[in-house]
Amino acid sequence: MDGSFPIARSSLPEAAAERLRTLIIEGDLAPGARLNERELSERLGVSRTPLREAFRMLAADGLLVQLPNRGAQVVSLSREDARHAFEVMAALEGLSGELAAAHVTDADVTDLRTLQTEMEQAHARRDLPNYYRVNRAIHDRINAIAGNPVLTHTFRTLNARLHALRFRSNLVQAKWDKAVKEHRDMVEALAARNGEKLRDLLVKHLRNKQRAVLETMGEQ
Amino acid sequence: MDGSFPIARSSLPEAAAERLRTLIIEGDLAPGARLNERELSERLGVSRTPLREAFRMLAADGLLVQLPNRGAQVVSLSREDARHAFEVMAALEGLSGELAAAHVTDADVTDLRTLQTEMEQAHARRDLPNYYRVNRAIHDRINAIAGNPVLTHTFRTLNARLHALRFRSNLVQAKWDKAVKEHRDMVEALAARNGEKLRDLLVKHLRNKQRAVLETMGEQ
DNA sequence: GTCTCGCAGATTGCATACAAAATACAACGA
DNA sequence: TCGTTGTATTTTGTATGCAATCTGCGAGAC
Repeated sequence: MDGSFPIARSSLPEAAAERLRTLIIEGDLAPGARLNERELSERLGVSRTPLREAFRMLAADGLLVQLPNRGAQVVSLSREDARHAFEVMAALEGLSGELAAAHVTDADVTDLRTLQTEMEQAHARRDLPNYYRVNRAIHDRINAIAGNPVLTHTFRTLNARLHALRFRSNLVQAKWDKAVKEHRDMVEALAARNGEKLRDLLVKHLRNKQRAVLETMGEQ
Repeated sequence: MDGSFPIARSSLPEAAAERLRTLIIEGDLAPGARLNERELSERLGVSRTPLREAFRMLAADGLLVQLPNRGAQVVSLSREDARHAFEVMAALEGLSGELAAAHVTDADVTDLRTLQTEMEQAHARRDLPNYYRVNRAIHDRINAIAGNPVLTHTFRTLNARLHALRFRSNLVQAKWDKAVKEHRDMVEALAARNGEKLRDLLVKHLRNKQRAVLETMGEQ
């Protein structure tokens, strides 16, 4: 125990940013949409000052772009932008795999196997929401095992930016089956402490995701 | 020509952030220092509102930390933090090398060879300032050739954070000689379009830098 | 002597008012 | 009719004032 009880009283700008982040990712604020400060501040129930600080935070995350004297607008990612983000994320996933294999404990493996079972059950039931939930839990867990907060933060930020694309990956059955299989391989590579293997699996996994996303983006 | 003349009027918050960034990296604002809003706003000649927006930007870059009701303070990186940042940067440098090798043109190679010559001359003259300048130019150039703005931005941000450490790499002659040699190898790997080789060289190069920086950081 | 509590001063947080800039629109002229 | 220019309106940008919170210090209790 460390004896500290940090009450996470988030400030108003942080709360506003969190709310806006959700609105953007859920698509309530569409890509390219201009954000009117007065209107938004009324809708969120905060004044313009904290709202503007929230804008700065989201702009740093790449969810908004701010033009001088012309306010903020929701970022509108081109196909190229998405590709660039995926390229970087693939490199980060690879690192994550190597580090995770180096740091993983037996307890971690046990937990991951449990999650893997849950995932396969969700897959068998064709329970998409739970599949996504567990899927994310597994990836988060691997990232946590890697034990590099800078890596985790960077990855999360890029991921959030891509989610702003609001792609609904058209989960064809074949792809789904394949993804589940890939996850099983990951957990086993981790159990075997095979960093190289895990790296490759994660990079390949992400590349599949990239392909799926870019497909839904169409041409542009 | 595109006929546009975009006057890059940066806003007051941006200008303030830029100024603060310099003050932090140059060490005028020491790690851990608390930033008094009123005092700083007077020194910078702006009011507290744009200053606070600048704080948000720098906090997003990891140069400041903001505590609710307790203002901002210059980040104070632990040895661990630095190690984490370097780990991520190494992965990004590796990616940068692979991409650069895939995209490099003959003109790029010519330019890089020129820079390499400049660097070796600065090295021969023991002209440290110019050595650093050209060194940086070479790395920037490779990064630019990689052609991934997300990568460039992410790398730059992490790099700035490390610069806040204000390490003065104790450039021993042997290490300096080695670094120059490594650069020559990089340019040649790039000329040969050997992505794998360039990746390894860049990762190793960065690892050397990491070692040097962590040495100057002492124990903690 | 040390610890705790409470108060005064200082500092941050937020809202609002005013200034500056951009946008929309109408009137004018080619 | 189309383009341009001037003006009204909207919107963003910045400064400032007040409220909330924190910090430092001294008085009192043990």
